[in-house]
Amino acid sequence: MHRGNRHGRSEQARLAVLEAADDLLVEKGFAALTVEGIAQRAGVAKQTIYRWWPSKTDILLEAFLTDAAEELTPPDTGDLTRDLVTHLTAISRFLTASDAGAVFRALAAEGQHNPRLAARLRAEHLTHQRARDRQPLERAQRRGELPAEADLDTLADRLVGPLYYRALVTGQQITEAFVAQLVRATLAGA
Amino acid sequence: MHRGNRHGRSEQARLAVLEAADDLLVEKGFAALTVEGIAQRAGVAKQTIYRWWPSKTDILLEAFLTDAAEELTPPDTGDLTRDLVTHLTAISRFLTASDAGAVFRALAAEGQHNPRLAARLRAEHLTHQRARDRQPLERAQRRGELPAEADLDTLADRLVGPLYYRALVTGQQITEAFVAQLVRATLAGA
Amino acid sequence: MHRGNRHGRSEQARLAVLEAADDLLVEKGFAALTVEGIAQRAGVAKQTIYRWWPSKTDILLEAFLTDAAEELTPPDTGDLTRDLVTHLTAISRFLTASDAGAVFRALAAEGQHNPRLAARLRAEHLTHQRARDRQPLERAQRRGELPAEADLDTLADRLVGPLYYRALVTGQQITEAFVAQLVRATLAGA
Amino acid sequence: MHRGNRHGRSEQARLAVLEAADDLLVEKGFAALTVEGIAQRAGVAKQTIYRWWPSKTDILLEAFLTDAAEELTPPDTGDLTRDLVTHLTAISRFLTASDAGAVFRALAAEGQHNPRLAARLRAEHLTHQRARDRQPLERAQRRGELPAEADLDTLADRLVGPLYYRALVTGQQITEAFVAQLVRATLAGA
DNA sequence: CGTTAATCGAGACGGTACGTCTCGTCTTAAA
DNA sequence: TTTAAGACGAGACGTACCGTCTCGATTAACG
Repeated sequence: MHRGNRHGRSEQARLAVLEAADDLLVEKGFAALTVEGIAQRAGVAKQTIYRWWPSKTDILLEAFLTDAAEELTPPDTGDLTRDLVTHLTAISRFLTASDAGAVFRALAAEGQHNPRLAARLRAEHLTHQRARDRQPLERAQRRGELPAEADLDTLADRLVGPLYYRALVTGQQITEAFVAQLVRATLAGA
Repeated sequence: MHRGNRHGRSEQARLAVLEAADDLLVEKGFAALTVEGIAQRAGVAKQTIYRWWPSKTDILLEAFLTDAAEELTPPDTGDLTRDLVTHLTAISRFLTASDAGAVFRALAAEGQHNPRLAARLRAEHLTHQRARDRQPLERAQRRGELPAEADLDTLADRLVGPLYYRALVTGQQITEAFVAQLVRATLAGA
Repeated sequence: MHRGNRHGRSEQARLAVLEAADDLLVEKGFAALTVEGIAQRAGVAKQTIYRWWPSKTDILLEAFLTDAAEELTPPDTGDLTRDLVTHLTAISRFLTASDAGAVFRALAAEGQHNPRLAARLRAEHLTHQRARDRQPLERAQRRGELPAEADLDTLADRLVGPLYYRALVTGQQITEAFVAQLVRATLAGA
Repeated sequence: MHRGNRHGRSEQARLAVLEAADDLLVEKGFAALTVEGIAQRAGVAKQTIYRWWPSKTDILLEAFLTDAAEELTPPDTGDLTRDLVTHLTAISRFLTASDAGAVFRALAAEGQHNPRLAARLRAEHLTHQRARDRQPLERAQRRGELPAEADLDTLADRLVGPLYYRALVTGQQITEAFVAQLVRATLAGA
């Protein structure tokens, strides 16, 4: 087990910090998330945090990327509609009902005030997530279910955009019926 | 004109605070927006601010509602597609390129951490805006251009959701082509 | 009673700080005297301390000057030898056995590292104390007990210097016999 | 030349530390004298310092004892007055104008807060220095210039005490005239 | 002549206190 | 009664050093 020394940072401290940040965000909310609080909860010195992370949002981002790296991968049953409904439902649950989603919302919110964070969130998460969101569409296009000239990027945005809008902006519930209608109508207009 | 005296609050002070908050947000960003800074810029005592507003986000919300109350009303040319393209383009410009949009993004971001603010933003702005967003669809439905059984709420979310998603989450540009395709395909799938 | 407001600082807070600093120095020693500790003991915010005192030594100096302003005034019995013995004995007790003397020793020590503090200690205490130390000599000179041409400054230094030397440097005890011999021999060599 | 190995400490590192401590004290003052700074300046690891010295004042004390061991030995011309004037002048220069004196003042100051350091300073320096201060007096006593019953300890304190008092406490200049008068009057009152 | 044990430079660690910043509360005198 | 002014208690900020620790490299007496 590593401890702090010349050969690198303490993995133990790193994980304790990430977990503490995650827990505190979920328990107390973003406003109560302080570097001092994270340090205390993680049993770590403040300086250790500042040595490795520029700010508390960078901690959150790393925690989010570590935890949520493999989530939200769409299924592949061969049935485009079913795969999309399943995937969009998973995205909705993630955004509105999961701890990781709470961290994501906090990061997206801070990204409005912090372009550097927004850029990292895009480069290290959203790009990959958008690629995953396209997967069912690409497979359908290859199967001939979608026309070859369909603009999959736009299509993907039309599918997930309304979910993020409801989850992050209006706060409306995302019902099964809404998702079903969204998928059906969007594919009808592809 | 009222000044600080026994006859009630100073309208002059109120406007100075709202304008100072607005200006500081646009100039320095949300992180640099402090009650002390607003008070100093407005030439007003901190206590005057605390007497009338519970927090700095309430100032911003009031400033936003005062300034932007009448913006983003869709046109009525009788041509649904044209009206929607015009309206969605206006929303995009508002979100990505206007001072009022910057305030809105800040409020939406803080709303992620602050349910009370989120509720006020929804009750005092988003509800009205969503009603405005539905207007072209309602008129078209009345004209018979949209089926009587069309779910206009869902339709509106499918139109504006992708715009908010790009503006607030992914940061992708919202091009004329994107808006045109969004309107065309969404109406096709209605 | 004053509290913090536009019309001046809080006398209550000022006195609490001075007393806390004094007490902590005597109880825990200079090394354990921290601004944070003073603030906590005094029930005062750190910022209130930094608003009014540049450093913890300035607090100590003010506490010392407030407390010890009237101490160490030599008696006037008309008997030079007796007055000097009494006065030098009082100085010795002050330096080695009093709380105020502990504060003085701490200030004198810090003055070695801090010229600004040393200058203030000289200007606001030592100058006055040296004047008091000369009083018995001046009276004796007026009475004709000391030659008119005697250099009283040098004489005073020769009387008190050995006391400070023993108290601050060598740590040797200052006995009654030492004081008596010091006074007798010094007057003999005047 | 020794280096770090099982058979003993590195003399090279020891000297580098002592010199770095000395230099930093003179250059930056006691407040800026940190173990980290000494380690960096000496090109030595912090642990190497903590392995051999309990604190930074112990480093200073060792540096002082190493450098200044043989200074301040009074001359022996056979003329008591001349020897004393020469010796007291050397002490004054040491205290007020030499690098070693700066280190001594720092150690004496810290000794006010640190009894263990004060004890070591007395045992390892002041005792020896006081013995040297007595030498001219002892020789004079043997020569019959001073009465056999003269208390040489008190006499020595009456000679050097005023110098330390001026140098460490009041900051007054120690002039040739002051030294001359001090020696003449003290011997007159012996 | 390789083994081995102590020291070395390096630097991460858990801590404490620093001096600064902003919060939201309060008290006052003037208008 | 409200205002501008500004001191107050509170507490987080990010930094500097503290003294401890672990590491791999170095070195010289011992086996």
